[in-house]
Amino acid sequence: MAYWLIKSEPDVYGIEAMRQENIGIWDGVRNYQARNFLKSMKSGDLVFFYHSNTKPPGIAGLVQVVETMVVDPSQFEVDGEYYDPKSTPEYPRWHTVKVQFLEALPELLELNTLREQFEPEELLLVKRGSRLSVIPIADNVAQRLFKLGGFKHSA
DNA sequence: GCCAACGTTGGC
DNA sequence: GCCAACGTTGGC
Repeated sequence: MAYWLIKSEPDVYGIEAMRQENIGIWDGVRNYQARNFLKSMKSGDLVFFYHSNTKPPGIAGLVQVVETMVVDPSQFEVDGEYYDPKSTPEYPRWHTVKVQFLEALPELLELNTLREQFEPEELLLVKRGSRLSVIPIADNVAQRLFKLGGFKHSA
């Protein structure tokens, strides 16, 4: 099993929206590096849910991959924000995953705390200027995050 | 609101 | 294939 971190703006789709939906499709990723990480996710992988572009930013909860290699439907929505004219149903360019809500942290694990605890080499998230929205997390870093955040889940 | 860090686009 | 211009992300 692998660990990941995904970023979302809470004003658009936050951990509470995730809780309400229970299972959500992670659509709208239009960056090839992020997509390639999405494509390599496996069912059962645990994913830290990060709130970006908010004050303060930080890890807000935990979700789990329940379905992989899902064709992102938003690439076919002509009037939608994520329409990709180069995609066809036969040759979709964008695959993603479905994730299930596991838990929301009572207290945000803030980015400035993460900066204190991790080197950029350990956790790409704390590297200045890091814009990647899907990030792999090493096992030992995941364990430390579980502890730091006081997650109920751990593995 | 600023701006650093990148990713993408498009002319050549 | 290069690279300048442009657009976006996202912390501060």
